[in-house]
Amino acid sequence: MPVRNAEIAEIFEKLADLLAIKGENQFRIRAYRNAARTISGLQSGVRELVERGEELSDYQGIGKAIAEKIVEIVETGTLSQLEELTKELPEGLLDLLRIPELGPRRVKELYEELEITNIDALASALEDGRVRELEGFGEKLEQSLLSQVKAMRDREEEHRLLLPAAEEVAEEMVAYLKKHGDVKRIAVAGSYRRRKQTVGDLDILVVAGEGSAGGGGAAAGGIMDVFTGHEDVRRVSMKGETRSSVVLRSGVQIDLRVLEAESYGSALQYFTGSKEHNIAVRRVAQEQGLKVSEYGIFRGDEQVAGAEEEEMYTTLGLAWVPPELREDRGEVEAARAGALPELVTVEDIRGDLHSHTNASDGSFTLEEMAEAAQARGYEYLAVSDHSKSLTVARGLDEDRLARQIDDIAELNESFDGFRLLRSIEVDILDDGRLDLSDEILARLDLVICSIHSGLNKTEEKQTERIIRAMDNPHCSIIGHPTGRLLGSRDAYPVNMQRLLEAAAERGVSFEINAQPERLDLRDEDAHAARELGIRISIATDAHAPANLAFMRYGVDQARRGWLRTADVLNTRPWSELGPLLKRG
DNA sequence: GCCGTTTTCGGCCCGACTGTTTTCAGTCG
Repeated sequence: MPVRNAEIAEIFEKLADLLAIKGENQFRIRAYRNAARTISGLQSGVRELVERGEELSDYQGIGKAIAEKIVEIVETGTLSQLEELTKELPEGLLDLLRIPELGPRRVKELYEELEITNIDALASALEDGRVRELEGFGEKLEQSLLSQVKAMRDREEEHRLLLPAAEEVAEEMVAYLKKHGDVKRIAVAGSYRRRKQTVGDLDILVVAGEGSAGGGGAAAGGIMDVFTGHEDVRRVSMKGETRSSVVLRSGVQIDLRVLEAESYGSALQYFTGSKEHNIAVRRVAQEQGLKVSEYGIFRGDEQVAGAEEEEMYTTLGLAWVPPELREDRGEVEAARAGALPELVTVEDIRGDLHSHTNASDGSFTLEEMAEAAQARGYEYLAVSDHSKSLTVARGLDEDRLARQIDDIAELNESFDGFRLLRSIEVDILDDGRLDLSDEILARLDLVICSIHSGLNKTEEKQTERIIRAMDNPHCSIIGHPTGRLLGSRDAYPVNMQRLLEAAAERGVSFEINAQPERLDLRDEDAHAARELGIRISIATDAHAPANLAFMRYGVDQARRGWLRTADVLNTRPWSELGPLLKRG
């Protein structure tokens, strides 16, 4: 049973959460959280490190005790300490912790006084008015929690996967099917292939080997048996000759379709979707007296295309449409007119314009981040730590930033063909002013302005606040412009059109934050920004070297937003980029 | 539980905000 870094980190996070509810020493709890962060930021697999006999306690935040626990996890797959703890405290309490405004103390109180161990029990206790009777709880909190619980349930109904999680499941299943079945062609279609920000379920398409061609007999049955026999399958909800559907232990649904070779392209086109895109494509076919289905393009009974996806488009007089564009947002018309955009690619990216170091809430030094950026072949990396009002992240004040500027200048002397950019992710204060003085901001290569507090404002106020920030001539880029956290927090309300117009007038750029749970700007907004001529920074907001790899998720979203190479700031060499970032 | 030119105990990030209080506890970032 493979143990991934993320899983080990999750065990320590769980441990920390449960100990917090128990009321354990907060510094011990923090030690577990620090270790979790170190582990998830590591470049190489902890399992391999253990197998190679490396000293885990050499890593920051991992000492003798935690190193031993890690070895235990790698060897047994679990941590006995956590097993013991979950006997004392129900795991459902961890779900309660995810609710905003419920921390360890309140969860403990709810559990001990009202025996509440899950969200359903909390909901009924709130409705019965039992919660407000508790010490420290009141009517306001009751009302607030009621709406939080409702919002949480709304989100749960979707239970969609973030792209990295979807990728992990998809790649593993594809590798497994290839290894154990007779697979000639295989692809993952659906919203996964369109690189949508979240994925509901996975659609895998397979052309099985020789035996299945024509009859669809033994080999097709064979691959289906292989599929439904995967060790992670919890439930087989459907099993037939050409289609099966399973639910994994993780709750992810996967559909497998077995195809004839002559229908592979048409099935790939059909199951990649979106539904709306397919309707638009079929309309084009209809005009030409052709019929499009998952089995091919037909003139009467004669199949005229279907084996390859590209011919599905060219036969209809359309250019092949990149999957990211298939949302019926004008791509079919553009494909017909030969006017599809030449989309930005990961290879076009020359640097990263948003990263953190251990000066604020990152985990690594300037040198380490610079080294990682160079290893990716970048020409530059912007060092944009938090500013002073974000105290939790040890945000930089003017003096500390000035020292960092000096450190960067000194480091830059030592690089060849690479530079660290002097930057900051400065907080937009409540009234729209920036958190640092104009004097220090003027010394930077670029300034990212972001909101981290005061999320509960009206749309009007929030919009004004951000426009006010853009009024500052030092503001180069608005960071994660909507503040959404996929699956856990909605975007704060803003009038995006007004923001974009204000940005266009002022020459301010917007960020596509490539963190998989952010992907913010959203794809549609990125498209709207492009229409107004606003340049976009695709940036990872990396807090560790490994996070620099998030870039491709940002590029995926940029492509969904129709962005071309020239629409993206960081496809430019520094000589061209520098002047675009300085407005003042 | 980790860490240490303050070497083996003592410190570890903390201010703003909110609601529930009547001086403060809990949560958030």
